[in-house]
Amino acid sequence: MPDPTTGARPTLEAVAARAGVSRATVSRVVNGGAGVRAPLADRVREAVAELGYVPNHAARTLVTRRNGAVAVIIAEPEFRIFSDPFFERQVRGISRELAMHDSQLVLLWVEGADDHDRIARYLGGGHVDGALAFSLHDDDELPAIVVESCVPAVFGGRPGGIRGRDRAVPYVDCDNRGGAHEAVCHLVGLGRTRIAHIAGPLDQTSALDRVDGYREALGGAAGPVAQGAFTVESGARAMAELLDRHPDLDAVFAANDLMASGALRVLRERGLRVPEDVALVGFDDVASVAEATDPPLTTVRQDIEGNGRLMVRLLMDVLGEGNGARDGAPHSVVTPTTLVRRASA
Amino acid sequence: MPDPTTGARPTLEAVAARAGVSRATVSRVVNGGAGVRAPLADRVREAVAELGYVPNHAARTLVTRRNGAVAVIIAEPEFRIFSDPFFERQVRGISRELAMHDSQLVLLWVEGADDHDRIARYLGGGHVDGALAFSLHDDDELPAIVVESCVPAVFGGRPGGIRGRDRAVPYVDCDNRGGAHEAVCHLVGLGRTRIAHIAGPLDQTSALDRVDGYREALGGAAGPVAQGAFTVESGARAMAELLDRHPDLDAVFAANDLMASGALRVLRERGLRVPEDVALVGFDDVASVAEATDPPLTTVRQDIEGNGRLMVRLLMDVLGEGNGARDGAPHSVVTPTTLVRRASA
DNA sequence: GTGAAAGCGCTAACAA
DNA sequence: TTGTTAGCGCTTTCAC
Repeated sequence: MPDPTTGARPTLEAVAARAGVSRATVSRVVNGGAGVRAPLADRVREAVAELGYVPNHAARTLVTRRNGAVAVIIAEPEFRIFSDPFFERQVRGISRELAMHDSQLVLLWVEGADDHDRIARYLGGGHVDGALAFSLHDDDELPAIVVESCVPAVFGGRPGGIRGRDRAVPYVDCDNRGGAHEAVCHLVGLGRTRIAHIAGPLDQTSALDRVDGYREALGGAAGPVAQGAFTVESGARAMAELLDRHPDLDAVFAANDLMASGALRVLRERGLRVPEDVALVGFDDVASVAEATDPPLTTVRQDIEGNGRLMVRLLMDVLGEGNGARDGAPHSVVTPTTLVRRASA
Repeated sequence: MPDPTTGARPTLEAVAARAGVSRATVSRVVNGGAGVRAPLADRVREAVAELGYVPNHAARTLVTRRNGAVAVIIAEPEFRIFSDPFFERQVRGISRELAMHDSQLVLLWVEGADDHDRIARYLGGGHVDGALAFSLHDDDELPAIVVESCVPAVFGGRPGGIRGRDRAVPYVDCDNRGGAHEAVCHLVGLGRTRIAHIAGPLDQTSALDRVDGYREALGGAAGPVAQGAFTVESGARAMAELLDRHPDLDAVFAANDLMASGALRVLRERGLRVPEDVALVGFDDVASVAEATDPPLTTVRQDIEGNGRLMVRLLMDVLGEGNGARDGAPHSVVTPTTLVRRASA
């Protein structure tokens, strides 16, 4: 409890005085109490409670060099994408795992290049123990900034191009290529022969990898590809475009569920039945989207929240070991995907 | 630049040595350089640049008792509402204003009552200079927790019930009652006589105040009220319900734009023309919604981003003056609304 | 097992 | 104008 008039909080010293012990002993008790005899420890805990003592964070950080805080860096376009359940789920995973490690999530919201300086200063200033960043766009400078700050960092999604110093940065990503491959193979297995692809923005590695998986599965027989923007509307537009150019399509693999749902709408508007006339597969398996459509989407599931948690664990690994020089190169993780069969394919 | 092998960052001391001055002088230069002769200051700045010196935040906080960080507390249900452009805009305003005050936004995401302890500890631990919180639900314990932490705080939206110690907490809110009043008066001025209201969730003060404004404007002549949940779907449902019960409605005031757009859809489905048969007014003036409908919505505008910025300024006021005992009771601000006329009424 | 003492890196009086 | 000197509140050897 802070003194109501001065706002001053009790210090370790005050607790020590009250409990009749030294500051060191109080410190030990506050930090777990190892090596302090029970009766003494109890007396200290009592004093702590009576005084409403709460350790001063800055003082602790000053000596331990640990902050108990991790920055999550989200650039404007992605932040807007919070309406895409994808990001919300990933951040939720991060938030939960961080809480388990007694770390605070500090959200850094980057609105534009103007903010880069501020971010660099913040990261460099030792406010946080590490950083988690999402790198979606190829031409994004953020990854470079983060890497240069020398703060341990883990990326969500394979970074496009850490220009200049492209020493490996650890990242967590799902197996985009493999997932896409499986989705398309599933369509092939269904006897479909004219399989189109609605791709995401091709400056994002996830979209690129999914196109690769699609092409790989089809080999020379790969069909038309239209580019969308991972949104419902863009999926609808891409679908319309594909149908105009190739009215005889019998299957579509969309690079995410949002675009698949847009595509679905257009297919029905054109009087095409799903899956009878055109089979449709999405990606992500975001429940609120994939299960809500009619028919529900067959889609490639990735464990989004799990990937968020994994980012935190990787970071904690680096923090745990690496005092100074990191020996083992930081390792990235590519998580598996699974095909979830519903009614659309 | 941290030492690449030890990870150690240069200290003030190192800079002082290199520049051949005292630590105090370096400190002065780093903090604005007032009262240091130019040549000396330049030498210091040079040393700072050469060494890549960045001040240690913890050390600075320890002595200044300022963190340069403000917590923004968002509870789960509201966070999900990021898909509602409303929240995004308000947080953006906060983020920008905070940046202007060289403060960091620390996002605290509360998922449930389990997190209350963690939040209380965080707030109590002196990690942040102040807190901004959104209090939407009447039965939310968050306001009480924030108030008890003794950290200066400003709320977004009039808090429902700070139970127990309900000494005034400062908040920023738009004039919900007045805005609603004006909207309804506008409908009356249009000659409408059977004016219904689609309310928001009645455990939120904003929704309550808007109902009040509606009733006040209509006096004894107030029409039917259906309750929604500030979402498009709930607006559609409420509209359907109202039309079933009162097919002769000639106007509707919806408590936000999202619900108005849902209502609009139902009106058209039932073959009613807007505004000819039924005039429609919304609330908030979220551009992506109000301007996108057909016809575009007449609505009550509030400066959402501005309110976010205002929250920060109020907080900074409190932080600036109040070293210890706050004298003047913290003041709340109710911002004006304006009616924006478009085609729907 | 417990206490004494030495800092962590910085700012802010106070002297010079 | 510049330097000297105390701490800020905490952890952590190191003696006891």
